[in-house]
Amino acid sequence: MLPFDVDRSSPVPLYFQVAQQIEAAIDSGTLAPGDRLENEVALADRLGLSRPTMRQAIQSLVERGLLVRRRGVGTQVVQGRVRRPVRLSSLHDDLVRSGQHPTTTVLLHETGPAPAEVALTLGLAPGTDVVTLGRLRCVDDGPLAVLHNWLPADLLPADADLTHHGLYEVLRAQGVHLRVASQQISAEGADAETAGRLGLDPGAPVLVVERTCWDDSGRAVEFARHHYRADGYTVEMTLVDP
Amino acid sequence: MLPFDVDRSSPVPLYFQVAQQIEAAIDSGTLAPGDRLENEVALADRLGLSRPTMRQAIQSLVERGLLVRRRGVGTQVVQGRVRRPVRLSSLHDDLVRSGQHPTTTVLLHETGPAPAEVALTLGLAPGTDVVTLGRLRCVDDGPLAVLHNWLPADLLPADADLTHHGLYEVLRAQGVHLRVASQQISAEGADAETAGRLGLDPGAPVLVVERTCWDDSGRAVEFARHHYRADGYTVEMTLVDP
DNA sequence: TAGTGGTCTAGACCACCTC
DNA sequence: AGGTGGTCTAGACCACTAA
Repeated sequence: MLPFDVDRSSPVPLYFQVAQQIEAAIDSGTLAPGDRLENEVALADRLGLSRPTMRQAIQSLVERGLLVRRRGVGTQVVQGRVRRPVRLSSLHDDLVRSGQHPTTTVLLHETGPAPAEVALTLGLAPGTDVVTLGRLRCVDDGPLAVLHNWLPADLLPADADLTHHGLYEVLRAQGVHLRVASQQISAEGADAETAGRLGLDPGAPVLVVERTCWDDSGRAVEFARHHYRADGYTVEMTLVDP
Repeated sequence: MLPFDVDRSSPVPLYFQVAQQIEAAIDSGTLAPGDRLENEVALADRLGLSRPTMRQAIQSLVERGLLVRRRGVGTQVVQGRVRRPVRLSSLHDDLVRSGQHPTTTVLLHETGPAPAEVALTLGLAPGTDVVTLGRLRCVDDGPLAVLHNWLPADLLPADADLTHHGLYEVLRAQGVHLRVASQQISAEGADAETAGRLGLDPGAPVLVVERTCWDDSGRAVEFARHHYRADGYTVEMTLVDP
C-alpha cells in the first residue's frame, strides 16, 4: 500500500503528480521490477480521484515504457532498467545535464538562399533566405561533433551568441517552442574536413544524425546534419507498442 | 467540413476510426500542412461523440507528430512530412514491408550459460541458460546486417525455423507479445569477422544497434546487438515534446 | 465467476490566446 | 469577450484473463 497522495491546491495537474510519485517509487525500488500496481479503480478511490484521471497517470508511464498493462491481468513494473532519455532536447543541454562542460566554436554563420534540399525539407520556396550554421562542439575530452544547421532567416537574430549558448536555448529565447522532430540516424566514414575537425583519420566511423524540427504552430524551424565521433556519442530511445 | 463519420457497429474503437480518417485526410492532402482542424467540441458534436473520445483521437495523432495543439489557438497539421515509422518491429518484417526479399543464414544457434553482460541486461541469475543466436541477413543487393541475439532458453523452440521466418515472428507464434524496447544506436569500425560477413573492408563504418525487449508481462525477452552496413540502413524516429 | 483494463458518455471549470 | 485546448468528475458497459 504505497503512500501516494495528491495536493489539490497545487497547479501541477493531478495525473502528473501521481505519475511522478509512481515513477519515484520505481526509481527508489519501492516498486520493484515485476511488481503489480493496485488496480486503477482501487487506486483512484484511495487517492480520491476519478478513474479517468488515474488512468491518465498510469498511461503516461506506460507510454514511456516504465509500466506494462494487460487487460484482465493488471499493471506491472517492467523488468530491468529502461533507458529513459531522448527527449526533444539539444546536445548542449544534454551535455550540461550529464555534468560535462561543452564548448562551441562557430565555424560558419551566414545568410543566403536555401540549397534545394534544405528548402524542400523546411517547406520553403526555393531561393528563400536561410541561415547556415556550422559549429564545432567540444567537451572536456576534446572534439565531439560537427554541427550543421539551416534555419529560416527570420528565426535567428544576427547577433545570437552561439559560442556560449545552445541553439535551442537561443530559439527558446526568441519565443520558438519546438514540438516535433523527425530524425534519421546513420553511419559514415568521415570525409577529410570532418575528420580533421574531430581529430580522426579520414574514413573513420562517425554517427550522422539528420533532424528536422517543427514548432507548436507546425512551422518547420530547423534542418540539422550532425556528425559525431563514434567513440563519444550514442543515441538512446525507447519504443512502446500501442 | 471534412466528411468524417464513425461506424458504431464496428469493433474498431471510435477514437481509432476517427484518428484513421484524420490521418488519411492528411495523407491525401485533403488536410494540408498548416491547416487548422475544427475545434474538439465542434468535431465531437458533428460526429456524435463525446469530447473525451474526440480528444483521444486527436491526441493519438499529436503523439505521433502529425498534429500540433496550442491552448487558446487550435489544432494544426504539421508542415512537412513527418517520418512515420520506427515501430517495435523486426528488421525482417520491415524489409518485407518495403518490398524487399530478405534471406537469412543462421551462423550460430546454441544454448548455454548467459555471459555476465547478457544476464545482467535480461535480469537473469548469472549462469542461467540462454539461447545465443547469430544470423546474417541479406537482401537482393547482398549482405545487410549481422544479427546477434540472446534470449532466455525457454522462449525459443529448439527446432525454430529461423532461415525462413523472422525472430519476432517465431516469438509471436510462441505467444510472446513484445511491448517495450530500449535501444542504443552507435557507430563503429567493423572488426575483421563482421567486415568479412558484410563484404566490407575491416574498419569500414557500421551502424550498431543494441536492443533490449520486454513483453506484456514486463519480462525481458531478448538482448540484441546488430551490425548494419552503413550504406544500407538508417534508423528513423519521431520525437514529440510533451 | 470475479477481477482487470479498454472504451465511452455528458457534462464541468479553468488557463491561455486572440481580437 | 469569446474561443480554444487542458483538466477533471462520476458514472457506465464491455472484453479479456485467471481461478
